[in-house]
Amino acid sequence: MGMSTDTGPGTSRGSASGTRRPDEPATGLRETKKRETRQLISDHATRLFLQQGFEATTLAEIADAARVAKKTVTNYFPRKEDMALDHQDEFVAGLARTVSGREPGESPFAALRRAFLSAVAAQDPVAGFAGPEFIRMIVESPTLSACLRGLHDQREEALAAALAEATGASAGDITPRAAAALLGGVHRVLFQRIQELTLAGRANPEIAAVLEGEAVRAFDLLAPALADYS
Amino acid sequence: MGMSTDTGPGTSRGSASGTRRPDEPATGLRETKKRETRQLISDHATRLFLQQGFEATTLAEIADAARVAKKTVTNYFPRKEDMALDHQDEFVAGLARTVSGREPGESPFAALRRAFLSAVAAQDPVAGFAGPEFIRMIVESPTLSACLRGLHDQREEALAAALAEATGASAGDITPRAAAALLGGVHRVLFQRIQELTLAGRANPEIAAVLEGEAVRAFDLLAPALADYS
DNA sequence: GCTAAAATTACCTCCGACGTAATTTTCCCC
DNA sequence: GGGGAAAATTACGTCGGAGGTAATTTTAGC
Repeated sequence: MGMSTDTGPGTSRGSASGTRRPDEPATGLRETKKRETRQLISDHATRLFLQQGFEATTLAEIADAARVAKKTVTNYFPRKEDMALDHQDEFVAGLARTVSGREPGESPFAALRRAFLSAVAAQDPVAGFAGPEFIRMIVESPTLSACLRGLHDQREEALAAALAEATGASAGDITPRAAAALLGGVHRVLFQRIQELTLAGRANPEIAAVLEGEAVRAFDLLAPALADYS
Repeated sequence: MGMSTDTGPGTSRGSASGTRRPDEPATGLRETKKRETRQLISDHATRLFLQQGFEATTLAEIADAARVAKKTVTNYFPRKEDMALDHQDEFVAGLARTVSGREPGESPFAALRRAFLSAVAAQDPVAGFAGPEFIRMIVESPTLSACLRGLHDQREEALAAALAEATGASAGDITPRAAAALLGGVHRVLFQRIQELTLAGRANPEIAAVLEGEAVRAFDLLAPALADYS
């Protein structure tokens, strides 16, 4: 998950001749090497984390493995956690984007249910699918577990904003936030369930089969409350 | 919130003659001084946290203020956060206890709604009522915010266990966990709402009045899903 | 090429977390 | 009420992550 926000040390270009729009692909040599360095560090970090655990791996080890200075590591990744959890932005924005981009006439509830079921069918990492070692790395590290909780929280917050916009709720209305907590909560419980089954040694197709049924039950539980919410 | 679990360094008694049951009030001089030292540290820590912020306060400052060694501080409070968030156990166990101890014939949903409304009426700190400085201390500290998220998570987990026991759900059933996420989510959103209004400068009675209405709306939203769940 | 900006680097401090051994305080039993 | 055991407190040390600074190297644009 995540991290599309941070592109590394110093994203701005020279101020004298601003010929480049900030959202261009950035095809210069400097940007290329920046991406390479970032990927190099991330790869070595991930490998070490999976091999010997997140907490047991030090920044110095990562820097040595990637053959860069320790400071370069912390320049690209201000926090150690950012090297382990990738695609954070995608994860956080996912539910909100599902609501914002839903078919006309479709309720947020229906859109989110459909999105989760197809994510399960596709064994999408954003839904919780990952290798057992990766999940073990997270659950065995208090730091990473706390970070993941924070991501679930941000995701719910973004969903609340999308729901408020979709339903035209007034500023102080608590309903979008409550609805986001309910919908986000179901997604989170199912996410955790996928991780739990992965840790239990089940293979992804089997997990997808189990989750399909459990997801239907969980969303059915919530349906009487939110099916008509829009 | 919390911290009833950790009574300080070394709770066990002499092994030669175990004449005392471990759950006795512990009225000896040693236990008294232990409680006093613990309270002394906690008081100075809380004062410093509120004065200059959580992150800006160091363990050395706290130790100096309490006139004890730095190691004594970390003996009583393994993590810095534990000095700031009190009554953790009470907070975590609250919802589960409400379900376990509900009136016969009352649904978990009704019991939890009733409990929250009376907590609001009583301006209970466990529901989110606290001084603005205390709440500011939390929201301005990433460490404390993450810790509070973790407490909400533990609370939901305990609630899921209580719901599974109350409804006699089978071991692998996802329903209690989903229901706990929904009920815990509503409680959490309302908790955050109380904090938000407190930060906005509203007085507690005014907050209680606002929350009463919002809580009814939030629980009403959830009612069609869970009113009959038991 | 030359110049300015950005990236990388080698040090640095600070603080929380943790461990260990020595010292003092308290307790229990004789 | 004194002696020995246990526990609490203490001083001291290490380690790792976070963060800052100035110097050096690399790249981009003229």
